[in-house]
Amino acid sequence: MKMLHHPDKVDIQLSSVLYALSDPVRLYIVSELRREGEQSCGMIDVPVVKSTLSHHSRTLREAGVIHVRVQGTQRMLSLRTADLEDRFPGLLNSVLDAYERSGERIAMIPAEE
Amino acid sequence: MKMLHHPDKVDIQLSSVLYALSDPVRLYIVSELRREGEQSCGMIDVPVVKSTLSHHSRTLREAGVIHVRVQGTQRMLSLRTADLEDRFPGLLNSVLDAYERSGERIAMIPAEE
DNA sequence: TCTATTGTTCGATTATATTCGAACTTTAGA
DNA sequence: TCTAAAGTTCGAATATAATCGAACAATAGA
Repeated sequence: MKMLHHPDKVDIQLSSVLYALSDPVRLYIVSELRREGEQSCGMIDVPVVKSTLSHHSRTLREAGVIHVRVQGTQRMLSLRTADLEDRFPGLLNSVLDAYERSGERIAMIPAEE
Repeated sequence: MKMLHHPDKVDIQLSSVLYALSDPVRLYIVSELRREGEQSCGMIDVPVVKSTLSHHSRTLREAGVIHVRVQGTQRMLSLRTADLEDRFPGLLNSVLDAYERSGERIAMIPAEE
């Protein structure tokens, strides 16, 4: 089974986290994870094909924003809430609160998959 | 005199702000502006040449993070603290607090200018 | 008016990102 | 053992960004 790399908490870089959160699709994914808790890739409704979603998931994981757990054929994604709160107190919540209040949304043009 | 465009407060996009803040050089500039208040480009000591600094300044301005005021031959940069606080409460401070506490720094290799 | 200062713009180069579709891998379950 | 489901990886196309140096513009001050 493939080993998924997650950075140690102390190695999480602020600029990488901000970069990971600066994409509308990834911001949406992260906000869904906060609202709904752990989700598989397939449960997240984004207007991109599977391979693109996989890429975004990897970007978030490598930046230290999410944790990915393998369960059968699924990958369960969850926010690294505690690690992020510990390293950058208040950051994630202020970003996601801002996101939800701002009404900024991804263009939900369905991907013809 | 050149007209500098600043987005209206309500048009400031979260993803653009996060993107603007995701570059180490720009993060440094912004943290200096919070520490020292309004600064001209020349007062900000970053390891890039003038034209590159000008580019970063423009990125921050167009994202709505900073305001640029023309004073003689200088451009005075300042944070749009109130606008950002109004639109994304807590965000800027949590980012900059995180930056200062994390010890993340730009590589200060002096630009051979 | 001339010159130095301060910064912008432009063009080129190099590096990264985003996205898709196709092929592949892994696992669950019939 | 086969097949379907769920993702990943790869290759290619396109787009965006970061950086520099050179040329330019605007202003202050001698």
